[in-house]
Amino acid sequence: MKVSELAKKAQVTPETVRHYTREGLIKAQRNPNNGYQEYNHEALKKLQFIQQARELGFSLKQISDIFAQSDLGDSPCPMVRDLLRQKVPETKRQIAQLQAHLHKMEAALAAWEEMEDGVPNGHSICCLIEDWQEAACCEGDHQ
Amino acid sequence: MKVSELAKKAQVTPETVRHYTREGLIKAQRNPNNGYQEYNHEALKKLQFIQQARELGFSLKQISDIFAQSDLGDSPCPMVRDLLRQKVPETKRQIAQLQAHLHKMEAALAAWEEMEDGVPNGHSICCLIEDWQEAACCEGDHQ
DNA sequence: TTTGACCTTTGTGTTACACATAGGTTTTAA
DNA sequence: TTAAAACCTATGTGTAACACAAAGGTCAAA
Repeated sequence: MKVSELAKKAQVTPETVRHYTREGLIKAQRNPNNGYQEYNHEALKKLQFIQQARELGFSLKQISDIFAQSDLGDSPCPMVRDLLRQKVPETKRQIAQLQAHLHKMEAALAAWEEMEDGVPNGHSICCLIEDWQEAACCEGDHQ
Repeated sequence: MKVSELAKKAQVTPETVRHYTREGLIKAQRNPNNGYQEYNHEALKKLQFIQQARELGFSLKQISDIFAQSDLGDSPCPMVRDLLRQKVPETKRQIAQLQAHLHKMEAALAAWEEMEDGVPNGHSICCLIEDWQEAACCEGDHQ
């Protein structure tokens, strides 16, 4: 398989394939006639693995470490398990934070529905963000 | 105020203050005697605004646009409102995705609790990620 | 006066690619 | 058959939001 062919099969861009190849995550053989990269089925499997792992939030470095471990003949499972154990609470925090922001944004939008736009007046840049947590927003500041 | 003083008041690093200054998000006066940056109260307000906006997921570029609008004498509120309207569904998608990943990770961790670590065998790199969605994990693959 | 804590600018590193450039190769269609 | 389209190569740059290091000037306290 050539770059684009592999890329298409894995639903990524050729650039991504080249990137992973450069980083040593997937391997290729050189076609001596033209210098093109040739990928085999294993490269496709690895590429799919990378996609899965990336979706879970693993970095290329971590994935690379997993491969290295695997190449040494050791099971990467314990390592992945540890990484997941770290990632679970981290993900929970992220979700909580995003939800907090979402609530803030929705509350703000709802409040502003029935309110005119404030005009900046020197000490106010934008009521929508500025006095955010202080509930009162724009009031007494516009016009 | 000098860099570190401002930074401390806004709970950011001096490097962040310098960065925003370089990018033109906050302004400073030069002390002609020593070339130091001097910040005033407005810079602190702006910095706090930036923090709020960043927390909501706005980019520095967007924040910069908000300031520009404000500097023109126009209310940035409509712009911010539009940005928020775009951001709400985006944030919802992010939350949904993170939750999906979280579920996957927790399910995997639970399953692996009672399972030995798989050993890579040529066509299997890591059962924890590889056959992910196929429920059966490692089974028949290890040892 | 010296030392430590501050300040300056400039440049590099981070992450995971995307994109542009310049040029060689292969395929396809006229 | 040939010319264009579509592909490949390598290299370098850009992205976002800083962090950090280097090299050197400044300032306050002991």
